[in-house]
Amino acid sequence: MSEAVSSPRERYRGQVREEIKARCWEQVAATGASELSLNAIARQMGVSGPALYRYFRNRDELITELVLDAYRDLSATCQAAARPGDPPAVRLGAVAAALRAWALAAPHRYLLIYGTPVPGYHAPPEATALAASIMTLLLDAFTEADAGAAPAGALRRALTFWTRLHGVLSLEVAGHFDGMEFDPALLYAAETDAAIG
Amino acid sequence: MSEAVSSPRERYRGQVREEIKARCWEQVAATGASELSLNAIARQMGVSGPALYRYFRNRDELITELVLDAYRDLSATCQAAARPGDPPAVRLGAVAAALRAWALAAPHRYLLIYGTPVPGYHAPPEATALAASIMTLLLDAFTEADAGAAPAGALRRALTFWTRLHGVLSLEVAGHFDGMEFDPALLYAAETDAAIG
DNA sequence: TGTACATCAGTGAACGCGCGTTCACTGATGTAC
DNA sequence: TGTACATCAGTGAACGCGCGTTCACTGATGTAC
Repeated sequence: MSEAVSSPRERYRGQVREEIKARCWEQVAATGASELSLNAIARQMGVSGPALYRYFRNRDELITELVLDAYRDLSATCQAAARPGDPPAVRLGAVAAALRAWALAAPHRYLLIYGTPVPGYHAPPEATALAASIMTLLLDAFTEADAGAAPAGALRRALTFWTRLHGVLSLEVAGHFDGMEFDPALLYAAETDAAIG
Repeated sequence: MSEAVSSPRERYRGQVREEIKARCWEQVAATGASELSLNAIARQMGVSGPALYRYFRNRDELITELVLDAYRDLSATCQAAARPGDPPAVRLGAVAAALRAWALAAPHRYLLIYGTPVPGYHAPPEATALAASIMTLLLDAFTEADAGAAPAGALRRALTFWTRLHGVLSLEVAGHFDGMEFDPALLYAAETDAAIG
């Protein structure tokens, strides 16, 4: 703790770490997380493979970092959408819209979190905590909306909100609506409204 | 067409093909489809790697076969659940229950179809047709239930039915409810009832 | 029923490939006096 | 301001590994006469 908060070297390290992660997201976007290859990333950065080991202990740690970044970003996005002054229904609508935008902006990022688990990989506790923080956000809104009702009701409604949005989003993002003649945005909006009640 | 429907050799081929696929399902259950390795399958069968090429042109064809089998099985399961004599609401309830049982019996089989797409793999037309046949099953039930209403309404309700069930199932199967204190079966049942309306 | 022949399942060696990871190194960057 | 030293980012060679796939083969199974 006696050293500077951010020496030049540390700043440099931070930048390189960020660039590595940025390249990873490109690769994840192209092929999904289970195909993530350190050597491919290094190649793309014009650097030798072993160089990456200066910045991440191994492949698992890199993936963990990506997962955490995704959770942090999603959590922050949702928190920002739910503005404290707004009534609960408005907040929930805003969160739903923000969630969809976030998912469509980077489908594989969404799938990295909520899709098929990466084989052999287990999310760290912080990821679970971040997921819980989003759930709490929903729970608070429904609790406020249902003032007086049973708390179990708010939990049920928050869960339902989540599963319904995810149901539409995950199928859309995975391409299961392709070729079907309807607009997923409308279905999503309808489900959002229904879940808010 | 002048040869026997099933010569001894053909019967044998069929059996081996089935055994290969059975082993594949074991591996898929253990690690997911993107990790499927021909050599590992061969090893597990006590046979050399190249031997499998007698039965499948390559890895892609094997995966296609697995995907098709999964679709066929799910489609047949749903058709069987929806007994023609029953009123539409009963048929839909039965389909929902059958779907959940089918998914939980082999989570990775469900995810192979409805989860994150396998990178670089594209489902064949027959798979799409089978998926459509399940959709038709739902559509028919809702059309019958909504006799007189707008047909667009039935489509909307069928889609909603599907996305809501998938929302609960996919999160459950991927382990996203782990550690949360509630029973996914109850949530699923509630969503089924709500979607049948 | 026996023999000659064709089919074809499975083998083992080999191919090129890319992977994650380690290691001893070199050269540039930053630090202390 | 200049020098001596420590830190550390990045290199290139090497490791062992498993993968999908091809190929020429051998030996068993089935077919035709």
